[in-house]
Amino acid sequence: MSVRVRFAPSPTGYLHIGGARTALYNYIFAKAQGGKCILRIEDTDEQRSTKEFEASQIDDMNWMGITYDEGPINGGEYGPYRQSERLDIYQKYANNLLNEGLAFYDFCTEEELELMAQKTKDEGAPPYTGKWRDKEHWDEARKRVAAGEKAPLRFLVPDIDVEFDDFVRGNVKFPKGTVGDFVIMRSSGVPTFSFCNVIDDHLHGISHVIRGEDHVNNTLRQVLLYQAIGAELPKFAHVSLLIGKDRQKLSKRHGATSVRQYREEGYLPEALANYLCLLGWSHPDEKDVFKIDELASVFTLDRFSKSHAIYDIEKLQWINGQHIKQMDLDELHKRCSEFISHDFYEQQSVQWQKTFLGLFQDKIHLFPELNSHLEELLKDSMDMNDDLKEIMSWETSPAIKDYIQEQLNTVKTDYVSAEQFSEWMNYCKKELKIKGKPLFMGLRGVLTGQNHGPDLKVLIPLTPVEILKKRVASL
RNA sequence: GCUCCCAUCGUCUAGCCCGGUCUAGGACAUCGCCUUUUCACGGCGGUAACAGGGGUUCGAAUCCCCUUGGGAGUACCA
Repeated sequence: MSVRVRFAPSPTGYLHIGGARTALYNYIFAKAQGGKCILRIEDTDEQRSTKEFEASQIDDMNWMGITYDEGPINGGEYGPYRQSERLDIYQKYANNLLNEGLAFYDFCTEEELELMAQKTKDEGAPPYTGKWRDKEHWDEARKRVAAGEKAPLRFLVPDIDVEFDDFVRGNVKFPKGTVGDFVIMRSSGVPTFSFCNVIDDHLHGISHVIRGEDHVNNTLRQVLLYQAIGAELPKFAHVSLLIGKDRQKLSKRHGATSVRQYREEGYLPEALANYLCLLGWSHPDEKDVFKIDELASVFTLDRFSKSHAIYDIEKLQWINGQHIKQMDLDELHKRCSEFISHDFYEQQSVQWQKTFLGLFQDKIHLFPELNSHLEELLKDSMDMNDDLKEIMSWETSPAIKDYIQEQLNTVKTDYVSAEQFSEWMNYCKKELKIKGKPLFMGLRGVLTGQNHGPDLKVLIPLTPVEILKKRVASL
């Protein structure tokens, strides 16, 4: 059987990192198995679904490098791929179930339903005990519907134990009576998630359902539904959930939870994908920096962890830094520019920009950090902090300062060349007889006001001469 | 409440299915040292875990049971 998997988001918000993670797993699994990955939009929640969220979720997935073979935009032979466009299909299946006596219209009032729910809680009674599940009331119910009354259609849950095999959880069993007759068609005529999800997975030929653990209880219902429509069960893999530092459900207060936010903060898509993939799945060679497309040959469903993973971004930042470090300069130059918010940078030559980037490439974890390094580079005044005071108190430092200031005034170009700067250093060494720490630290102090920082021989030729002059003058 | 699931360093995890090779391995974070006369990178090293209790066994992180703790679901949301 060929592998077909799907990612089925609800367009009710931005793409969540949890959703992105399951999408990622589906995508990689399809790649690894030479199968197809399908995108299906589950927009049956009329109130909350919007086209804007649909578009933004697809956009964010593409950004992360998750592509699909069939979907609402690029089509496919199993379309349509938007549930709101498949309503007649669900209706047909619902009618079949109704006619086969596997579903019934329910006219219970809200009060009655509430009472049942209460009873379930208190006494452990079966969840739905309304009279409408009994055959003798079916004719009456159908007549009322025919007469125009609205009622939800419930699936008549058979009184049997249910079990299914799961790639991460093994054999999962539910005793009979765990779920009550659940709604498959709302009184508005719109089907519910449990129902269309099953029909679509069946019709779309889905072979493996990889989704979050929060769906195991739905799977119980869905197994019953598969049996009712006479469809073969797909294979299941219920992946553990992501939780926050406080071991609570991941929410806004744990920081950024949407892919969009990471994207805007300058995280690399390959780094986010890399990190998300590692939360609950492990590389057989224990590698932790990789590109998801490299995973095709090693990705298997038996390497999922059963327990929850706490989402903690420290490692994400490290991984992001690793991916930056691995980039070649041209790519880095191209990709980071949108996160640099200084006109000065844009006004420089490509050569300058690349030198600057090369200097900081292995120091940063995130592109926006480049901005603070730029600011540091452009600072034209120096604070007399303790470090600088100490440097200036050395007897060698005033000589360096005087010499540098004098040299600076002779420079006619915008920048000191690397050669020129080397000459200055040599002069200090040979003529001023300064060497070692007093030389390097002295120069750094005089020129930058700092006692630490990147390689002076690269840094100084990157700094505009005007700024160097102002700094030295302010001493 | 009920149903289902989970439990290895602070965090992500390897090992568990097929008990001995585990004085429990890796990574992030943290600490120290080396390197770079600075910082960062890098290298080396340290601190740090099998939730608890019972079994089974010559032997258990690995198998079984209980307890405790955590999570999910329990909608005319998905």
